[in-house]
Amino acid sequence: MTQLLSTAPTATRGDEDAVQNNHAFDNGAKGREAIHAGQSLSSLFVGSAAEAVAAGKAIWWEGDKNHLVQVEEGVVRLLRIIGEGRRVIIALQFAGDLNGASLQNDFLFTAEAVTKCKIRRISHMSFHGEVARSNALARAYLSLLCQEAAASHEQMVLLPKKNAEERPCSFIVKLAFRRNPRPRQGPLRVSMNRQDIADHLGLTIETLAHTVTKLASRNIVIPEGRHDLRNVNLARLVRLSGDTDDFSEDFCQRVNLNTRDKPRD
Amino acid sequence: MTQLLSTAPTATRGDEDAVQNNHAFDNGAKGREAIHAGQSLSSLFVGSAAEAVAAGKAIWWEGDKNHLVQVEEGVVRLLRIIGEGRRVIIALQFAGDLNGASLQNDFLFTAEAVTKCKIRRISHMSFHGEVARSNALARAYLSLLCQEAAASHEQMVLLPKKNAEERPCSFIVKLAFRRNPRPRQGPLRVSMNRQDIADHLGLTIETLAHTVTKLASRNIVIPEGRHDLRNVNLARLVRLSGDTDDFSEDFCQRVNLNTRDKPRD
DNA sequence: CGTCGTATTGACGTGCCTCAACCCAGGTGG
DNA sequence: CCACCTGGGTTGAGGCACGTCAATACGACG
Repeated sequence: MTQLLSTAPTATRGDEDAVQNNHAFDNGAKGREAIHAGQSLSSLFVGSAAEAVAAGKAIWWEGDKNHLVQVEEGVVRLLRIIGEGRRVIIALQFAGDLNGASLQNDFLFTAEAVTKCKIRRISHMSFHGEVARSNALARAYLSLLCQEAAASHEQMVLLPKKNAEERPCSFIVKLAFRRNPRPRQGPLRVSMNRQDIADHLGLTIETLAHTVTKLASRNIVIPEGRHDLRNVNLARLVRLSGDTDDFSEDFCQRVNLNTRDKPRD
Repeated sequence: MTQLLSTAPTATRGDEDAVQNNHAFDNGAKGREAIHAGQSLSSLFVGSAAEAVAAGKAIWWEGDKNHLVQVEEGVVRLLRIIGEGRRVIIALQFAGDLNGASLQNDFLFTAEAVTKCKIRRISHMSFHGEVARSNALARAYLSLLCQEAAASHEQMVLLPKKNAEERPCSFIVKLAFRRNPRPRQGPLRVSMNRQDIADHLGLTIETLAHTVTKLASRNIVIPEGRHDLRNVNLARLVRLSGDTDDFSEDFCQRVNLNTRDKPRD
């Protein structure tokens, strides 16, 4: 993750979720490679018709026959529901992301539009046909699968080991890095509602609200309406996000020296 | 997961962890396909020398240059350590499993031998060379990646949504199904220590011990020494494991009717 | 401007973690 | 062969972080 802080194309922020980016924002700007993978696989979708999906509508259901979908505009949530109303948001996807790639037969989770979306679909068969025919695509495909795996692993660290403060901080940081590999303090759009975020972070909406309020009272974020943050203090968020091993060296040293006392703001 | 209960090769239990099985026991007996994938990829490793690894020793470290490893004997844990001594066991692997497949450059996690192990390594390059040359291998490889993804997703459901009772139950069930697609009440070897299990389930060892004690007092499992369970009552464990949507129909109905009250033994 | 669904706030309860004492198995040396 | 030692495991008491519940506020629509 260190490369996130290195020099990089300072893409000025485009409109909401219109920037080209790759899989499940968990991967944020995981390097040029990732973006390249997304772009080259994108070419497979140009032939198929764009499809508009209203906010809240399902794109596919768990158990449906597998095909591939690329998100062209909007935000999509991938989720599983287990008995008794428990819901888990496996991943959130943005423009440029594609899914269905890591599945063989049926979908193991449902995909729903968080916002109004534009998507394109291609069949499992034609996808694999094309990929088999091109080395470049095969590499891109592999790269995509690897990113998904990495994202899953990060989530597996977040869920059991981060507390109710660290999780929202991680979330905001990833959201910020996703659209810009070198973000600064600045406004940030949060398209999904609290329930979606909570279900992704393994918290309740109330706990989430409590944390956000506390962050706001320390001027680390300034909420504005339900879907925007003004003046996100990323440096402090990063420190509060619990990824102590992931960042600049001096920071790591500081953290590792006073073990068990994570630095407060 | 329904197919787990259907007719299947009733592989009589071989010796500890010697049965052929595929990736990260999370996938248990995920179907013939899976096992086939593991077996055909295994052929790539026959050329390389078997390597003995003592219990507790690392097989590779997070950040090492990527290569592939197949576990031939023993149990391996894949883990990440984040600051301040927090440890997460991403997955546990058994004989036949292989790893490194979902990585492009460096390892994102460490692998350590839980028990005395025998492993074989091959280079990233030679692996991908072989896979590129054979359609069968490419399919097997893809299948493997998909299984890993599915396992990750399951873990992402377990961690935030299952409680301190359901998690150990899920764990024992998976352990039982891993070696035998149609297990009955019977003895079960648990090679790893409590800390490993706890770190995999996102619990503390104390909480884990409390749960196991409670299960024992209800005769659902009967611990025998530190590494064995006698007379595992799988039917009840399944019911307690919180995967309410995964099993036989009448059971599902029973569960869904009285919402919120999961059936007690 | 009124209505409804979403979000916030705060009081309260509880499930898991923390901490500390104890137990037990396995290894080692007398 | 037994006493001791050591490290992993268990048990139980107590605290706290997060969940639950309920009341209120907000913001997006008509």
